[in-house]
Order: sequence, then C-alpha cells, then structure tokens
Amino acid sequence: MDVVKVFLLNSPYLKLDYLPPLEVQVSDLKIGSRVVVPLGKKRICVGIVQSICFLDSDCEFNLKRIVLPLENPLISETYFKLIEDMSKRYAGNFAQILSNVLPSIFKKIPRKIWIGSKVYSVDKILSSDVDYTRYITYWREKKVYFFKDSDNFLVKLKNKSVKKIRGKIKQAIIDLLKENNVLSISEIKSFLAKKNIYSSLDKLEREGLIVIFKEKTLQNRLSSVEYKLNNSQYNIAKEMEQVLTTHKFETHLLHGITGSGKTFVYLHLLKKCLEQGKSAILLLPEVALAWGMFQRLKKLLSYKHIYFYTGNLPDLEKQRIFYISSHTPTLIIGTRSSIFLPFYKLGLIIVDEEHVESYKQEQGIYYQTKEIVYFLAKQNNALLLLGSATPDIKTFYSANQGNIFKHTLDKRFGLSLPPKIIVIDLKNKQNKDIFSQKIFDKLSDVITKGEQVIILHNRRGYCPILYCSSCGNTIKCPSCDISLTYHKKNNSLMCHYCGFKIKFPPICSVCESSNFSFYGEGTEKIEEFLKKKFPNITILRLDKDIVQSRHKFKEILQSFERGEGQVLIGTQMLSKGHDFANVTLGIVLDGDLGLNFPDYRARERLFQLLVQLCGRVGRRDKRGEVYIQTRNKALDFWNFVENGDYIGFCKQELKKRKLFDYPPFVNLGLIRVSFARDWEEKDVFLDELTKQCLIFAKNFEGKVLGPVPAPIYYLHSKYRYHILLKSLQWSNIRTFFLNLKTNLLDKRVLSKKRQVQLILDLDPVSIL
DNA sequence: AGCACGCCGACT
DNA sequence: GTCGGCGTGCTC
Ligand SMILES: [Zn+2]
Ligand SMILES: [Zn+2]
Repeated sequence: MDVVKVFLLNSPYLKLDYLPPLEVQVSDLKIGSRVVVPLGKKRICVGIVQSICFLDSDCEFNLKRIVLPLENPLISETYFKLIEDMSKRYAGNFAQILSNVLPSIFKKIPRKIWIGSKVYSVDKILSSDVDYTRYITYWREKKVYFFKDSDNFLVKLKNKSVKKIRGKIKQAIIDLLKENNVLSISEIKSFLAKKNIYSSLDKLEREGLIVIFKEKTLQNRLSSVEYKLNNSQYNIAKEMEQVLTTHKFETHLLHGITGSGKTFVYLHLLKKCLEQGKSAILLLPEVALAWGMFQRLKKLLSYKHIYFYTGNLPDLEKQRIFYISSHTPTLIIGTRSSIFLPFYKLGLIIVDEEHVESYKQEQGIYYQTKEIVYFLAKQNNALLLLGSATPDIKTFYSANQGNIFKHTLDKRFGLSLPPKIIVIDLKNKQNKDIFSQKIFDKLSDVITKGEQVIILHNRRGYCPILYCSSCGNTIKCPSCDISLTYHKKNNSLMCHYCGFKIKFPPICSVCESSNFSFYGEGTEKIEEFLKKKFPNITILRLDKDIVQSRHKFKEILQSFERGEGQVLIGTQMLSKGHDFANVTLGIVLDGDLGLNFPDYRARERLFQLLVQLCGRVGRRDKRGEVYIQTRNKALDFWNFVENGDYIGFCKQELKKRKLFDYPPFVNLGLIRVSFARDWEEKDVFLDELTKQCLIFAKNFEGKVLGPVPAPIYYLHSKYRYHILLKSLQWSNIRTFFLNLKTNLLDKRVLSKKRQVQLILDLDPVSIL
C-alpha cells in the first residue's frame, strides 16, 4: 500500500499520512507537489507532499485520500532542504515555516484552473467524477495551468510620443509604459494596484496606442547599454566574475563609500551571471529602494525576465513570478522575501546595504536574511556579494578573519570630498533651545546663500512626552508602557507602537486634571519653529505622518531635489534620498539618539546612519558640512565620527565587544516571553519559569540572563519578559529553548490556556 | 486553528 | 430528561 506524507500549509501545521489521489500512479506524483487533502470531519486544506513510501502491511489507521493533486511539483528538493535547515536552525515547525515563506496564495485552494484557454471550476472537479477524470488526464500530461496565461502577455507603446489622453487608468498605463518600455499585463496590474485593467487595455489597443503581444516575439537575448568601469571597479568585478564562471561558492564584501559606483560592479556581475544562464537576486533593504534600483537597472540591462519582487505585490503577481523563476534564469530585484522564490540555477546573490537591520525578519517567523542567503549560495555553488558603505561589524570581522573576501572602493565618482563633520557639545547649555547658537548661525548663513539644508531628527510628532502639571504623572498609552506623543496637526495624542489615539487634552489618570506640560520636541515642532524664524523660505518635512504612501515619499524627495524647498527636516527616512544637488549643510539635532538604550548595537547603528546622511551632503563644487549635537562629547565615539573613520571605529568596537562578550565573539539568543495582562496564573508561571531557567542554566555552556522584564515590559496589552542567552554554539541556545519549552508544557504551566507565547529570536536586532 | 465530544448545572 | 456552556484533545 502506498502512503503519501503531507505537510499541511494551514493550521494545525501537521505532517499527516494520506492515500494517493484516485486514478493517479504514485510514480506520477512528485515530492514537493501541492495537494488538496481532507482534514477532520468537514474541512479540506492544502498541503505539500513530503515523501511517498510503500507499506507491506495494511495500516491500522483508516487513511483518508488526497482529493486533488495540483502543481506537480510546486517546490524542488533543494527548496525542501532550505526549509529543513531553517526549521532546525530556528527550532521551528517545518510546515509552519514553509507556510510563512510561500506566497500566501498557495495556502488557499484555487478556485479556478486553466486547461488550454478554457477555465474550469475546482469545485466542479471535486464534485463530479467525470470532470475529475478529465482533469487527471490533463494533469498527468502537465497541461493544467494554475495561472491565467494571458496575463503573461506583454504590452508596449506603439509610438513613443503620446499626447494627453482621457481616462485615468488609461493615462496611468501609458505613463507606466513610458517609464518601462515593455511590461506584462500582470506587472501593469501589480504596479497600478488595480485588478480590472482589461477594458482600458482593450480600448488603448483599439485606439492604436499600444501593442499587446505574446512573449515569443520579444528578444530573449540579453543586452546592456555600454558602461565603462574605472580601474578599481574593473579589477574587483573581474575577480568576482572568475568566481561566477567557475561556479564556486564564495562570499565577498564590497566596501564602497557613497557614490563610488558599487552599482556598476553589480551590473557587470548580474549581466555575466545571466549570460551563463543562471539566476540572480539583488536584495535591497526596503521596497522604495528596491523599486528605484529596479527602474535604474531596467534602463541599463535588457532581458526578458527581470522582475521586481516584494512581499507587498498582489497575490497573482507573486504567484506568476514564483512559477517563472522555478524554470527560467531570472533576475529578481527585491526585498528580503525574494529569497524564498524557487530559483532555477541560482548563480549570484547580492545584498546591497548589507548592514541594514531590516534584513532581519522579526514578524511571524524570525530569520536573518544574510544567514539564509549564505545557505542558498553554498547549496547552489553561487557567489554571495555583500555591499555597503558601512559594513556590519560582524561582516567586517569575518572579512578580517579571512572568511570573506574584501574589496574596497574609496573614490567618489566626480564628487567633492565627503563632508566635514563637526560635533557640537551641548553640555553647558540650558535645555530650552532646539538649536545651539553656532548651528543656528550656520543655518541662517546657508539659507541666506540660497543653499539647501537637511535636518535629521528621529522623533516624529510635535512633542514626545507630556507631564500632568498638577501631579507630574506622564501620559502613557493604555496598552503599552510608552509615552504618548502629541500631534499638533490633528490635536491628538498617539502611541507610536500600537497606533492608539485620543483627542487632546486627555484626563490625567491619577488626578483627573487636564493641564499638561510638554517636554522635548518632534519634527512637527521643529518645522513650526523654523517656519517662524524663516518665514520667507519653503520648509519641507519628511516623516511617517506626512508620508502616508510610497507615492508621497517620492513626491517630497523629488520636490526637494528640484530645489522647491530650502530646508528638509525629517526622520531617518530622509537619509534614503539620492540626488540632493545643492545641499551643503546637514544637521543632526539629537546625536545621542538611542545611545542610552541598553543595546550593544546602538553605536554601530548610529554611525551607519550618520555616514548615510553625510552621503547626502555636499555639492560637486563645494564641500558640505554636517553638524551634530550631543550631550556627551567626551565619548571617543565622536572622534571617529569627526574623522569619518568607520574602520577605526569598527576595530575599537570589536575590542569592546570582545571584552563584554557580545557578537561576533559569542552567539546571542533572546527568548521572548509574553502573556496577556489579565492572566491570573502569571505569578505561578513566572515562578516556574525562573526556576526552570536556573535548573537549565547549570548545564548550559554559556550565560543565561533572566528572565527579566523587557525594557518595554508592557506592549500591545501584553506583559513581556526576556531571557538572554550567550553561548559559543547556536545549538546550545536552541537546546536550552526547546528543553525549557517542553518542560513548561509538561508541567502544564504553558498549555492550559494558550495565553503565553515563547519565541526564540536568534541574534536579536530589536531588544526592546 | 477549528471542530467534536463530553461533562455538568439549569431549566422545561 | 435535555439544552447549552465551556474545557479538552484530535486532526492521517
Ligand atoms: Zn500603545
Ligand atoms: Zn495628574
């Protein structure tokens, strides 16, 4: 008897045994196939075939049968290995991880399938024997499609010059095509975030403005515009090209300062990789950056299968790219979720801005993109290239140890010197003023000259802290241990962690008074202050409150780039801008940003942010200046900043980390414990947790710190506790976690109500 | 996660 | 007797 083992892609994420589908030879069913299976009395859900085995005897269990086979297979064996590795590494459930990393459309039972150009309803196939038999016949011959093929059709403009046309959607399509030359129907749907564009496309085609064609007519050949690498770019690119041609697994670090032309090294390698018929990924830390890179590279490189990919794409577009990338050499430009596409012959992975912390996923499942990408590159004998102007200290250390090949690009392309950095000490100054006198004078001076200024301040809203004037109580969010921020524009108080919002003024929860004093300032207040001081100039602001959409973000940046504002004030998102041609002054109002958090990464993070900001300051013909205010100038950190000496800083930071046992000298694991505020047995639980930790700590090779209340011990109506583990081996940390968890389950303190959450976070990024 | 099953108190 | 509330445990 043949038995098929299936991982469920839905809760309860179990591995269950089934009989093969009716009328299907097990030899036709592949490992990694997606199948529809019955579950319990009345549910049906989707799963992935893990293995097929033959049992001599009949099973004592009454097995149910797979009701429908779908993609055969959906994922390959190497993909399985990747998920297996993740489930071991992060001590998680295989099915749950798989379900998290696959495009969510695969977790649902499809409603329609296509055979030839005909649509069939899956419900009907499931309920009628005749339809089922016909389906299986086509399925066996691989003639069933799970995607509407005509959405792969390509669209281009008939004439380059199109005048204004009527119809909002039609105009949007035309604009998009002007930017992108050729796009598939699916891409147009995705980029416009509209589902129903068929009638508009139809009209445009009949008006003779666009052409819709099957992809065969588009050149499959790869070509690129002429580009010339300078000497150092050329040498670096050639060395890595050699690795590509010999299909060797190697990790390289490209340490290139802002404006040194890292992108052209990327371009060269991507092109070579595709020429060799292999797939490539170019990762960027954020959607906006990925989109910018995609637009830029499409102009430099022409190839049929270049796709923009992020987790936010519409389901159908993600599904389409998933299918294409599984059987075609593809270039994906996208954010971290791109790494879970089923790449065909992966040859090159580039991680740009590799130091950025958003490569760590900390929602749903926890993983570090760089770790997974390392596994992928090794598995596929691919080249892994990490690029940054300010490499992660861990990467820097690996390079010094000789585990990573390091290359440096230190010449700015056609730009002046990097800006001069001046750190201003606020120690002897009363708290009242936002700007120190020196900086304010400088600011006025630059404004009078007609040059541009960017001001970084990492706190949005008007005022971050409110005190009750009569009793001194600070106003906090009812669901979090976080001060509410006053927003003047909508006269309300907001929690920046959970989104809670109330009208101003609130009533003090202690004394019921309604008089408050304000402390500190956010971007909104600084904008107001500057508008009063300089009423005749335009001041722009860039933060999450202003930027409600990706579109708005671009709009403000572009307007500043065109010189339509003289001052741009914003949170760290302003360091993401590119072509500020006339900025000669940068100001950082709160240089101590995060330095007093209990986070060993704080200094590294701040340095990286400052370097990023410096990259935005300076003109072709004039060296810029960046002023930073701090209350703690005595720190030697500021010496390195003033000298722009990132490498020196890294070396010194490494010494500190070695001394205090921090990465890269130990591995860090954080067990995050959280439970509802009103849980009655929490004291019993915490006692037991502390006891168990002490017991396991005895045999633990490393240090166990905690459980202690988290720095933000109350968030989203939940209490939070941390257990920090330090060890030389990841496996020790995993074992500790698994033992702790099973022991608590055995003692019945965990499972009673599923009120407690226990999460293992390896190499935590956010430790609040 | 859902859903059935079973045990107990309140109500016809 | 039986209806419905919730706590417990299983899903091939
Ligand atoms: Zn809150
Ligand atoms: Zn009060």
